[in-house]
Amino acid sequence: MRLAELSGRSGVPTATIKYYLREGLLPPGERVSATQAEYGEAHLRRLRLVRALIQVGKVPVAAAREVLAAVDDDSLGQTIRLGAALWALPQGVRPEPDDPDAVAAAREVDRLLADLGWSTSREIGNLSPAYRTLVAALATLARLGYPCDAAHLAPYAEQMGRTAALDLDMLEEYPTPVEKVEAAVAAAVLYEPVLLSLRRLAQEEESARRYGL
Amino acid sequence: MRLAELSGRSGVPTATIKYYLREGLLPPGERVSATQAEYGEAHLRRLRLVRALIQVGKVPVAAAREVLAAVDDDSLGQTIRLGAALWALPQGVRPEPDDPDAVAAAREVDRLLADLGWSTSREIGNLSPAYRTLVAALATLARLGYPCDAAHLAPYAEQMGRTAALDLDMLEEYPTPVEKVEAAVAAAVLYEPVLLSLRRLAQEEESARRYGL
DNA sequence: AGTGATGGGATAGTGGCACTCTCCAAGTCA
DNA sequence: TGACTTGGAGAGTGCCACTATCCCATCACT
Repeated sequence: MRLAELSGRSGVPTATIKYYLREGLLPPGERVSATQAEYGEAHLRRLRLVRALIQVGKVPVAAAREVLAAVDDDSLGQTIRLGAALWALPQGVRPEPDDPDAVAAAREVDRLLADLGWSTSREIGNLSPAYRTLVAALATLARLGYPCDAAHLAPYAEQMGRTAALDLDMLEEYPTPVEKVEAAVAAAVLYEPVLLSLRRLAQEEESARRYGL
Repeated sequence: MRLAELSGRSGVPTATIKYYLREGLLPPGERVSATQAEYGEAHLRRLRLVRALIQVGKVPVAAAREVLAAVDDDSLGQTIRLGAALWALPQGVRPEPDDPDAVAAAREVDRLLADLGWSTSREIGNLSPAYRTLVAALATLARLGYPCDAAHLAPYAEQMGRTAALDLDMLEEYPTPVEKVEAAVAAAVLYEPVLLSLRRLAQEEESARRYGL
């Protein structure tokens, strides 16, 4: 498959594919002569993943490159590889370390994790982007006048725990490591809009049920 | 309070506040002379909401203006006002109407809503941004080779239904209409990173529990 | 062999967006 | 009075994801 056909089959303009090649988001095709390269189904698949990351997931190009590097890195163990791919995904805003709201939020998060018995998160949590994003979001909420304590978050966290179990059940259906990691990335990025849409639909439904149209 | 103090108390540069004033995200201060204006606590509060929308929620300025207009519009009924505010929030990518993947995804979503008995969503769903976002996300997943049928989505939807119930319970604590709408906007925008962070933490926890570190 | 089309590489340019800089006239405070 | 501040307005900045252009080796076809 030549670049033009790759473009035709994926719907991505050739100029954009060249850009992705330059940025290292897409591995170069197999050189068949000095000025021509051949692309395969793997390129098409990867290209669609790139598009999903960038357009649906709004992942910046630089972060997408890191994610894909982790996906491709055979030298990593499966867990590390998956973690590396997910940790490279951007996560909202970073908190300022010495912001008092952030300190209070961090304490509340720690208490929440302790209450839930999520020991893993307590050990490695401070390194996880998800932990920091959570702290930053809670600090912002507090600053806006919507304080959230651990007790208030606990039911949400328990529900997300059940969701995570569903996520991992689904991952187990994919046999090979690469497929698992790719599926994990797709799930992390593409299931987020799905979940959030479902939440909004559920809110509309519940609101109509309680208060009528 | 003068502009400089508003800036100092909010941490937002004066130039940026001027920009928000120009863009209509912040109502003008009370003119105290030809070249001076007085700002109150309401301005500070609104400014923080604007920042939260734009920085945490990544809401484009134009969309934020619409959201805030709905929040301020006393002439709307409460339900409509809340809906207007939430519907103005951006929701990922729009699907192309005649994309076969999107058509199939829409059918699957309709079946899901029917299975769940979410009649409201089925009636007004096609208009709701959440509905269209869901269809677009599912179409993208299908194109990537991760098809999701209604049966697969149902448990997620049920969990989001419980989450929505929690959301609305929380909203009921706010007595006045304006507070309710503001809280709803804050919840829609700021709880999303909270939920997603909790999901990632839960995934890490569950993964460690199943497979070890 | 000749010739127009195509493919791939490199570079510079575009457009959108969220600010941010600069200037100015009109006020304020010591 | 004179230095400083304030609010308004327009132009400029920086970032980022593309995209348009150019070049020329190679390919397909005659």
